[in-house]
Formats: sequence, structure tokens, C-alpha cells
Amino acid sequence: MAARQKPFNIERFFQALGDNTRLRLLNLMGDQEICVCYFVEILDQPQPKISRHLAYLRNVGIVTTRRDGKWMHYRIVMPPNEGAARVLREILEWFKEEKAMQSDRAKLSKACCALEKFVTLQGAPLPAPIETSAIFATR
Amino acid sequence: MAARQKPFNIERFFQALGDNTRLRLLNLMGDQEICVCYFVEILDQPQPKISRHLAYLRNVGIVTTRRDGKWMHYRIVMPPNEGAARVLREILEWFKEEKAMQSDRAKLSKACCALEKFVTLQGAPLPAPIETSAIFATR
DNA sequence: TGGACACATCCGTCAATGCAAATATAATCG
DNA sequence: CGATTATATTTGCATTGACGGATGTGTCCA
Repeated sequence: MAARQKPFNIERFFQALGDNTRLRLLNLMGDQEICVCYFVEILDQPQPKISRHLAYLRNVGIVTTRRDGKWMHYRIVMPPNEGAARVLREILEWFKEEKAMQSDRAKLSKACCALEKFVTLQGAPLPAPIETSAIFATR
Repeated sequence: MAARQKPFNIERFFQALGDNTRLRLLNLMGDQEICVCYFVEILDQPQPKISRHLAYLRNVGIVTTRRDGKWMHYRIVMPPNEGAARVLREILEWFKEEKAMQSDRAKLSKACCALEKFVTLQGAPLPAPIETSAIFATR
């Protein structure tokens, strides 16, 4: 018999998306794994604030983390619920057309190409693309 | 020159979706125009509560209303932002696969086919499908 | 014109959540 | 070990928003 889908908290899912900081974080992650210091640099907001919103996303299960020495890497993890996954992918696609989101991503690219210019990013690990299959696969 | 898209409040949009009652209301509307008494009957919740959530959705611009004598009809209106519209359509499609949402819609169908059995729905106007083009058109 | 009906809004209360600032923890290095 | 770096959590406060219950508004009909 087909595996039953776990009950998925749709309400929680959208609540997690109901904050601009969190939306910007998700946009920056896209299909990359990124370490916290970039978020702080790009969004230009207090580190505890960034951390709090990342924790929120992690509690809801939209992102997951990997520790690498001093650095914490965050990446999007597709919800187990197929409909939610489709919606999340659609949202990420949408953001590619939004000016403000494009601007954030542009800043990120720029920073990655010139780490030496950012005091806060000295020695920071570059974002690493995730096998697209994990994020964008249609299953 | 092409009409510029108005700045769309993405945060507000998702906040509106971050409540179960509102999600159920949107699911029931789908591509129909429905009057408030059905929401009260199907969700089985106090009328002021229903009304409050409908007002929230209207303030955010996700639904619009039409008065017809004593009755107020609500229907979904696609956001002017193309990305948001795509996402909203995807969400409505998703709900068609969700058990709880299916159940709500089933109750609605049942009620419409036997209005005489529902004290609160005596004389209520039947839901009316909206030209799908208005909701599901790809533009 | 005064019910009666359908719906909307107000009020007081409470829980959730946002923020800044301070502080704690984890990992690395000297 | 102790300092430094990177990130997380706690604290105190303000705001938002959910709720039930009471009340207000708009429309129709006798």
C-alpha cells in the first residue's frame, strides 16, 4: 500500500512565509546551501534577528542545517507534502521575477565574487549549489 | 509602455494565508461565488468569526464581495501580481488533494443539493460558478 | 415604520510573535 | 586552558491578531 502522507500543518507553513525577513532568507537560499554570515551581510540586519528567523523556518521544517566547523549552513528542504512542495517551488520561481528579491540575489553574487571586500565574510565558505533534483524534482 | 505592476505586499499575502479558517474559506470559494451563510453552516463556527476572517481576506485584496439584497457574496479575486496569482492558483489546486479540504467541499455540495434540510440556509442563494477565465486564466 | 433576517463591527482579553540588547554556546586556535 | 569567531538563545517590551459575546448596520417585508 502507498505510504500515507503525514498530516502536514498548512497553517504553520504559511505563517512561516508571512514575514519579509524569512521570505528574503528563503529567496537567498534558493537551491544553494548558504552560511549564516552571508544572510547577515546581505540583509544587513542584526545577527540575532537573522538567527531567530532561521530558527523559525527550521522549526516549521522548511529549512535544514549542516554544521561545518564554526559555520552553520542553511538550505531549503522540500516539504513531504507534495502540494506544499509544488507551492514552495512556485514561490521560489515567483521571487526570481521580483525586483527586491533579484536585488538581494545580486548582492549575494557580488559578495561571493569579492569576499575580500567584506570584512564580515573573511574566510567564509562559498555557497554551494544543491543537486537540483532534491529541490526542484517533480518526483 | 506596459503598465507597471503595483508594488504587491507579499508578506501580507502570506499572512492572510496563515490561518486555518481563512484557508478553509478560500477552499470553499474556489471558483465559485458563495454567500456568507454557507460558510457559517459548513465551517460550523460563530458568524462573527467567519465575518471577521472574510473581512481580513478582503482587506488584503484576496477576495471581493457583491451585495445581493440581504446576502453578501464572496469570491476570490486573483492578485494583480502575476507570480502571486500563479501561487494562489497552485494553492487552490493543492487543496483539491487535501482530505480536510475535500471534506469541506463535499459538505458544501451536499448542502446545496438539499437546502431544505438546513435551517440556516432556507432561501439562501446557490453558489454560482465564476467564469473560470477570471480565476484560472494563465493570462 | 417596525420587525426580522443577514451580516459586520466593536470590546475586552489572551497568546503569539516581532524587535533590540545582552548573554550564552559551540568550535577553532594559540 | 583562554581568547576569538560564528551562531543561538534569553529577556523585556510593544504590536498583532485570534476569540467570544454584545451590539451595530443594511435590506426586505408586512
